[in-house]
Amino acid sequence: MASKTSIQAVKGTREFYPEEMALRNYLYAKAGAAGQAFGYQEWDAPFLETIDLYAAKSGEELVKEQSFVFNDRGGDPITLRPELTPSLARMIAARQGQLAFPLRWWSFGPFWRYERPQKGRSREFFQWNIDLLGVSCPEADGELIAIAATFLKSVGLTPEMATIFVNNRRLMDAQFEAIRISPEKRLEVSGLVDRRSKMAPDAWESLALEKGISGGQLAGLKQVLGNYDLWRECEELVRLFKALAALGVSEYVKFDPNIMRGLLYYTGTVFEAFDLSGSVRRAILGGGRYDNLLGDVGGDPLSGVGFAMGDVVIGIILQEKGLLPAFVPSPAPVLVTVFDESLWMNALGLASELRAGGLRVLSYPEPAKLSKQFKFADRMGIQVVTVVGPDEAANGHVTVKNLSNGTQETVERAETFKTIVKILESAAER
RNA sequence: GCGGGUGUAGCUCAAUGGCAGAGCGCUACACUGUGGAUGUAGUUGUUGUGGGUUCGAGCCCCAUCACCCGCCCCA
Repeated sequence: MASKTSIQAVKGTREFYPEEMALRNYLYAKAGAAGQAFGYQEWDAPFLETIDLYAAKSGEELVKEQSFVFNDRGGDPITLRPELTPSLARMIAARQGQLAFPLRWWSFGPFWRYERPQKGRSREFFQWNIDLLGVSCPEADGELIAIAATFLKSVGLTPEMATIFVNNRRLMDAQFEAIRISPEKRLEVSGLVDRRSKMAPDAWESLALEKGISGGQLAGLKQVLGNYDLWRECEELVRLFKALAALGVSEYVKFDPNIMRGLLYYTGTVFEAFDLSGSVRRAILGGGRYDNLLGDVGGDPLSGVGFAMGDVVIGIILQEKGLLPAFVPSPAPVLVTVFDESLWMNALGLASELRAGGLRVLSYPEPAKLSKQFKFADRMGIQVVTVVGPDEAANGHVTVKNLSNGTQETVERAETFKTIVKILESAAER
């Protein structure tokens, strides 16, 4: 479509009109609440970093292909952060001796990745990151999964709608070894496992054979990937599921040997949440346990567990399921109308009196026909409208109308505040 | 980087190569001191952009841009 302006928004960015902003703030609030319920502290890192920070640790593609890099005016290369973990590692290493471990930190902010925008993926997105650092037991993994489940529940997603699938890298390594897949081949096999759910079974099997997996190994692999009781052979997972039961979130969590996760740094528990009932096939959130967080930034070994959730996928899912609260643009519950030019200052004064009492009050910015002002109030989701016309002004009165039921009363000006509060309270009760 | 699809009114979408339309919205009025309902009237276009074919192009062809869907990767 021809746009009115010739300047378009940058590809892959989203514009946040008040409705979208309300959704973003809603996700921020729910993510924050889930972490805070478990005693996590909010933190953040710079949005601009040097490319060197990522060169060491992150996946190759993420740095070389998917980062926004540019030179600043001094000629130094700057990267818009594509992920948070390297910044976390640097900040921890810098104060490793002073921080009180275990550390529980959460963050919610913007990230940039230069990739093709599509459903659930944009180039500029917001991501919730949450980590527990300095302990390495499976019960700690359980805490993070419980936080994820708490969040899913708090936004109205039931276990039927959203499930957290869990696996363990060490368990899978042992299984791969048992079917004689060499250590050098395991990365490739992990990728193969990742793709299995996206492919037709036949196509996947021929791809596996192409990649040099023997027929016997393929049979063994299929057996492993189909064994949903495999977790019983892994002490870490047995303990994890015991902890999840104690934390009361078992219904949200399932073992699945097909969950691998591409990132190299995961060493133990890995997990991903999916909505199996909707149209989005992407993970809502994903995370796991990593060792040696600080290895590349020069700190002492530190183990941690954490996960990340982007705002795009969860936003689509909540929208599709009608789980978003009514994000009506209601900037204030009260509108003070301006009857005509001679009563304009009267209206400004009334609005000011009501604000002094603590009400959020919008006053119509200029005199206009009352029907226009009422229509505006209706469209803005305003609950109460006041009118001071010549009659009210002459008697020191104010007419207060309740837009939700259409009733109105005329009261002494001094009683206006109380009358409005009563209407708002009775509306809140329902 | 690769493959597929779509661009028509503010929005959602119609229109055999032959006068560019509907619904919703918006504005006005009914209702000169009152929104949401209803009725009446009115309003809305460089058919993404640039070329080509044709007597004639929204429709066919080429290019280009934007967006969408998938692959890769991943939140």
